[in-house]
Amino acid sequence: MSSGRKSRGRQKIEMKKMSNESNLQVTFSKRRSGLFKKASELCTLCGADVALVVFSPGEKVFSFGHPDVDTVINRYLLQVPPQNNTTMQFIEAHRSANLRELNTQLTQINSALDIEKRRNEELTHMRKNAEAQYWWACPVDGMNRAQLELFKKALEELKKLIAQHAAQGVPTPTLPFFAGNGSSANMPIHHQPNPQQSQMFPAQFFQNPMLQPHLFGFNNMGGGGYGPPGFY
Amino acid sequence: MSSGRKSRGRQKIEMKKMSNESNLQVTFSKRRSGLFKKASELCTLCGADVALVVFSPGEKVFSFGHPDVDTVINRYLLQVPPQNNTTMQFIEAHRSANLRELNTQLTQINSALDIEKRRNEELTHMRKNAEAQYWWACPVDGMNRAQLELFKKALEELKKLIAQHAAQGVPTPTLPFFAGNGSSANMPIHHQPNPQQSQMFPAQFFQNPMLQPHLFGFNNMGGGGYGPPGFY
DNA sequence: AATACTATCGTTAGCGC
DNA sequence: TGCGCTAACGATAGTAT
Repeated sequence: MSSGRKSRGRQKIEMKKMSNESNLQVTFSKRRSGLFKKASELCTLCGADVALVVFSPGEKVFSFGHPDVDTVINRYLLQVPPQNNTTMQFIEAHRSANLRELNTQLTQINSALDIEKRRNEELTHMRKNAEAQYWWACPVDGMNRAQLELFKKALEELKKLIAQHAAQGVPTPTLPFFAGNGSSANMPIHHQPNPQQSQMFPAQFFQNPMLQPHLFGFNNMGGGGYGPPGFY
Repeated sequence: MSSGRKSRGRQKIEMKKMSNESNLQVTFSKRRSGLFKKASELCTLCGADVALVVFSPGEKVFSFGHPDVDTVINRYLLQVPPQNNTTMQFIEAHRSANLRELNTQLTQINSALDIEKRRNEELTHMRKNAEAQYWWACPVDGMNRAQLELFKKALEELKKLIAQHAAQGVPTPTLPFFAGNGSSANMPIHHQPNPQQSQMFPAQFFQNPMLQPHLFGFNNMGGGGYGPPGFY
């Protein structure tokens, strides 16, 4: 009951990065939770599968997924891009997250690493050797300026080609959605009926907002289950 | 111009899976676009990084990401500060066999493996190249019969060429840079000596070749790192 | 399926604690 | 950080095109 109004209420804000740091933090919190809520509502209302990962400006991670983040991400990775081998393996590991499996893989990978390292040493050694032995074969000043220029251009050309090739990892997608991004629609693959949709989720949501920066890829609150606050 | 109200406006809806299929489709569309908008706003307002993947009930995929989906997903999956002492961590992992720990180790080792593999490829490539180009520079008594034969032919070839050049009164040889291939699209890196061709030696032989191992330290080719999408 | 309209509902900016 | 408040703002269910 003080004199003036308590607040001017919500005011419109410009759509650009907020300058005030502390304000930004608050807004981030609110909007993040709103975003997660909307995501979960989309799941329950429409039976959609969703994965949502957010990195705060402070590099904390927040995630939401239905049925769970990893499942959805896997589905996405399987049908969207040609992925890196090791990454795929890692993702596989994630999917089948199981202690024994992981341990086995760890062992295998570690020995592979060892072998690679040894081979690397060998190669490095050989290279050094070769350099030492054939230093005379490449007089430094051998090339004239024009030749050096040519060679440089050639290398740049090569680089471009490689870069192009690498950039082609994004094949069909691209209905530009909002600035700087793409959205993609792809053909259906076999449908795996979702297990329980948690009707309880929305209710729990408010009591247990997904505010816990989670540490890892397992789990997460998909399908209604998520770790207790302050789990870590 | 009709008689009654045009609409009762928005009404509250129950938070459960919508029964009416066509209604569900419409709602999915609207809410999805709203969700994506919110996500993008979170990015622009707060500078957050976001990955959002949605599978429609019809199994279509829609995604949004800032900077892009793969980057964020990878960060999510590999969310570990890259450490170096993999062996130590491996031992540590074994000692405290624990799912989370192991997964962390897996992640780190996987990235390490990746890096090692790439370096390996590089080195192997360099080695092959060096060998291919400078096999003739090996000590003669280290060659087998075939190599000696080749070497002999090579020397004869060289002699001829030198004689030619001398006859032409060319003091400083100025052969076309990528002589022997004719195509400048073929990088010297890919050059492989072919005894069947008249060009016995790499063109660079006359041009003071830059030893391949040095190529990689040559110049600053555009600087910026590139990589296949979602590589690290 | 996408677009337009609009009454209503839900979200949130700005404050204070 | 999070929580409560309020009023303004934005999203959207229902409807029609």
